Amino acid sequence: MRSMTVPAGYAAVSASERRFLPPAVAVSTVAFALQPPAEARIGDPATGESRPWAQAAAAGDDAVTLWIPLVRRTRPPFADCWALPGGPIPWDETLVDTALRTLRAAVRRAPGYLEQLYSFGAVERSADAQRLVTIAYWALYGEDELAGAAEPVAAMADPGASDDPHPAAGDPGSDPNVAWFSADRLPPLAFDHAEIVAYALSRLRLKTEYSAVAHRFLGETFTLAQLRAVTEAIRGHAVDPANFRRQSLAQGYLIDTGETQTGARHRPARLYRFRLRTEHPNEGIAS
Amino acid sequence: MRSMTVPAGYAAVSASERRFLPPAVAVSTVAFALQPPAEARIGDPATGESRPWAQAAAAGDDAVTLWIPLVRRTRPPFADCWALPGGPIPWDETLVDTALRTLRAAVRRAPGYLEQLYSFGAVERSADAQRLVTIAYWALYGEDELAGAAEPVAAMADPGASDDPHPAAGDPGSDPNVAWFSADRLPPLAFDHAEIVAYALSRLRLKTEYSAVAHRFLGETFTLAQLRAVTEAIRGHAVDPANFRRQSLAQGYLIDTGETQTGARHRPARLYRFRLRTEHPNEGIAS
DNA sequence: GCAAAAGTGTTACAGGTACACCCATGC
DNA sequence: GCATGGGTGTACCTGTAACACTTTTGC
Repeated sequence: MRSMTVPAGYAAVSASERRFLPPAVAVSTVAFALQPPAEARIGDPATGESRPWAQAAAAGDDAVTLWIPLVRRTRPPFADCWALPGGPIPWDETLVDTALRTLRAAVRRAPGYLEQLYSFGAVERSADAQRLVTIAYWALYGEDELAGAAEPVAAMADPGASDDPHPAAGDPGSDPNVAWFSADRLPPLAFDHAEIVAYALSRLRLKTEYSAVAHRFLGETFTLAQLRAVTEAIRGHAVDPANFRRQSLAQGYLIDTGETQTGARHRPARLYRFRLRTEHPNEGIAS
Repeated sequence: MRSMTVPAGYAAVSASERRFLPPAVAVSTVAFALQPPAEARIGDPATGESRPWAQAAAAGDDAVTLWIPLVRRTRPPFADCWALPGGPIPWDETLVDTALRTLRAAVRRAPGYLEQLYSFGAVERSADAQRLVTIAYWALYGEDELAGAAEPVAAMADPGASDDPHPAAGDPGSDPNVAWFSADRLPPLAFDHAEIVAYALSRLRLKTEYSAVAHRFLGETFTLAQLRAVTEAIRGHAVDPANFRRQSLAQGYLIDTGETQTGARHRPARLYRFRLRTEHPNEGIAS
């Protein structure tokens, strides 16, 4: 069992001359999902250890907490510390493509949504090391994105945290350096990634207030009860089913598929599909 | 008269090996004001020429359009092109401090508000040159900020656009390389700064919908008519005075100073002061 | 007095909330 | 039948838009 030491931080880097290098730029992504994928490992926030998740509930659809994938760093600074998926920006790749590539390398799936969050570049982040500017993104994984098999590792770019690439080791599905954590029970994070996660969480909640993002956690078709459960999980309080129905339908973004969901011991619920619409410029995955 | 040539762009840079350097990071700021400062130069969007602004209306308070300060680049790429105030990030300076310093170097005043906007890093920005990532800020100058005398140039950092510093020349108040332009009549801009300005404008309008930023264009005390005029200028449509009064006062952010504004040929208007409140984290000038 | 803008009152409407009630299914 | 959640109807509350009206100044 790997012991979880105090983060080594920048003090471990004996390269004070790095202070005079230009700032390094990296992309980091906070990804949210209602459930880790089937083959994923889950992390223990106390020990920092990760183990495979023997998924018990197969059809259970209890949307309760949010999960976030993290990557364990293998090099200083912050070696052995968990960090957000990300990495440096190659010269021929857009910011959003870097976020996508590094996220896919860690989760081995493409997210259902991706949007720029904020850029962090405080000075204290880099007391002794090279200055690091982090452009943070946030992403969502829906049921559909997590349902299929994981992508092969192949010649994929490394999921290494932030600015410190390392070769991805291990066979698909059991990389001990990638694990999912419950959003409210995270281990100590490298750099200022804890601050980034907190900011992403507040933005996610804010966004569900005036925008329609809850559906992205679900599959292509869903019942209004499922959509409401997701909304309640994010907002943190109960929502009146009757009013939620009317307001959701009045928005015009939900399309009745005509199909219904059977099997439950009550009246079958109608299945809806979300209507594709053009996103705001500089937002969404097509940024 | 300096002729306005087609932007030289990156083609003028014969350094294709720059492609393999790490991305450069710069901060650029879109600053808004209702009026250029008294000693400022105004720019002609057609010729690119700037000339001192003999301010005619002294007490005129007609809030009609928004003004933006720009800096003329003196070096390639985009030499002779106008660009947003900004510059590279020193290793010991936070992002917001870099934005503040470069903005003060150009406007020679501190803004009344400053907030991060978005980070731009598309690949096509840097076809032949070094990759450039721009972290954009937007700022507001109120009456008070622009009222006093300009700060001395001193040992101030250079206002040079984006990633290409150059020594600031000229005496205070007549630097021909800094000029204010009307926000809807801008000259061709360097890099993708036109896109950044457009995004900043849309965010400014959006922000006045659900937030209180209009007051930052004004001095410490103001009448409701002034605040309404600013709101109308930003929103682009008329607002009912009676309803605006009630809604503004109901917010609880306005404090009646007890004083009134005399001199106009109608009933004197009460003067209000804006109530200081804690801003959202990662927003505002104290980011 | 007259014009102009400050400031108040009132009504109508739209959207959200709360909650009573009916409907359709599994057991 | 009965429990359970899907789905509908409706009264109430609140914030906003529209606009008539009064008040107070300068000329």
